[in-house]
This record gives sequence, structure tokens and C-alpha cells, in this order.
Amino acid sequence: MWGTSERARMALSILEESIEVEDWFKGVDGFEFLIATILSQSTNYKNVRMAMERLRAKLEISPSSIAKSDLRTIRDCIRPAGLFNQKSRRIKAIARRILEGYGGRVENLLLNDDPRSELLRLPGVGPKTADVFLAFYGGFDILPVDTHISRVAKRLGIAGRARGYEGVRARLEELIPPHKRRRFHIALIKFGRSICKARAPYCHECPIAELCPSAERFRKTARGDRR
DNA sequence: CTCCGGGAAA
DNA sequence: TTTCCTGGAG
Repeated sequence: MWGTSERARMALSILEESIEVEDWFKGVDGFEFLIATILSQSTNYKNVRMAMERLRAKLEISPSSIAKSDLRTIRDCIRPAGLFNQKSRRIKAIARRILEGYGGRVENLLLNDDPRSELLRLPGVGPKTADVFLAFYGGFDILPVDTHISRVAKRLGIAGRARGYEGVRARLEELIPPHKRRRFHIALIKFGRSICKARAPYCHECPIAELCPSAERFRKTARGDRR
């Protein structure tokens, strides 16, 4: 019998080899990245890209431009991303906040002693959004936890008794070395979307089913055994 | 804990 | 038809 941590490390190692991750995020403008991250809340990337294209076609995606733009215009552009009434308000508020408090430059957010707290002060920026920005734009070695990653971690038994965002993140960062965390963020999401899905996970074609405590339960359920 | 949201998947 | 989505705020 293996310990929980060893099994988790083995599972993560297999995932690392079986999932390809491309570095699409390099060289992206900071403000655009922050806006895109806000838009990505509770939506898929296809909708985010659509919303960004519509925004870019209508106006310049910069703090000054967004701050000046009509709220209805922004809302109409980002409609494909969903939750557009909330997101448009928050995006515009963020643009104003960056203009007034950071000289119109998102880069200045990172110069502070505690960038994460600064980010969390922005409307529409919670733990996940802040960590994505810090990891992929700021270059910090942290592992942002989204719903996919949270679900995968819980099924694999990695989360343990860890409750809440910070608990799961701490547990995963314990298992994944700093320089690999960005890639694992992407890899775990891809895995969660394609195989370890929320509803009916494809345990039968999962490369780490043997190492997964939840896979057994799903097999039993599929056979007809109750619960 | 509920709402925000329309499109896609099941 | 219902549920789900790279969450966050009230």
C-alpha cells in the first residue's frame, strides 16, 4: 500500500507526461490579460476569445480607453462571455482604479510588497483571478486553483481534509515544484475538461484511474451497485 | 447561500 | 428538458 502523497505524486507525474501544454500566455499585454482573466470566470475560453475580439474591434483595450467607454458598449462587446452586467461594471471600475491608483499601468500592481492583496482589492478579482494574473503575467511560482483543479484534487484524494481555496492550493503546491506550477495549472484544467469531467468522468480512458480513489466508486456505480 | 447569463452538453 | 461553465460579491 502506498501513502496518499506518493500516490498523488505518481498520478501528477503521469499527467505531466500525458498532457501537452503550449506557452500561449507569453508576451501578452498585462491589462488585456487581466481583463481576459475576469472574462474567463465561469465561462470557456472560446467565449472569452470571442468577447476579447469584439472588444478589440470596438475600442482600444487599455485602462484609459475602457475607463472612458460607455458601459453599454463594453457590456455589448463582452456579451459572449456571460455574466456581462457584472463583468462590464467590474472591468470599467478596474480600469478607473488602475488609472487613479497605478498611473494607468497594471505593471505597477506587481511592484508593491504584497501584489496579491492589491489585486484582491480590485472589484471582480478574487483568489483565483488574482493567482492566475500573478502566475502567468507576474511570473510568480504559484498554482491557481479553478473548479476543474479543485474537482480533480478532491477526486484524487490530494485535497485531503483541505477545505476552501487556500487549503487546496497549499496542498497542491506542496506536491508540485515551483517551476512546474504554471504548466500544471494548464495541464490539470485540460485533464479536468477532457477526462475528469464534472458530470460523467471518463474513468475508463483515464491514465491515472489505477491511482484514483474515486475511480473505483465510479466503476461500482456504473455496474449498478448502489452509491 | 444565491444571484448573475446565454450557449452547450447531457 | 436540466445542468454546467478557468468565480466573485452581496
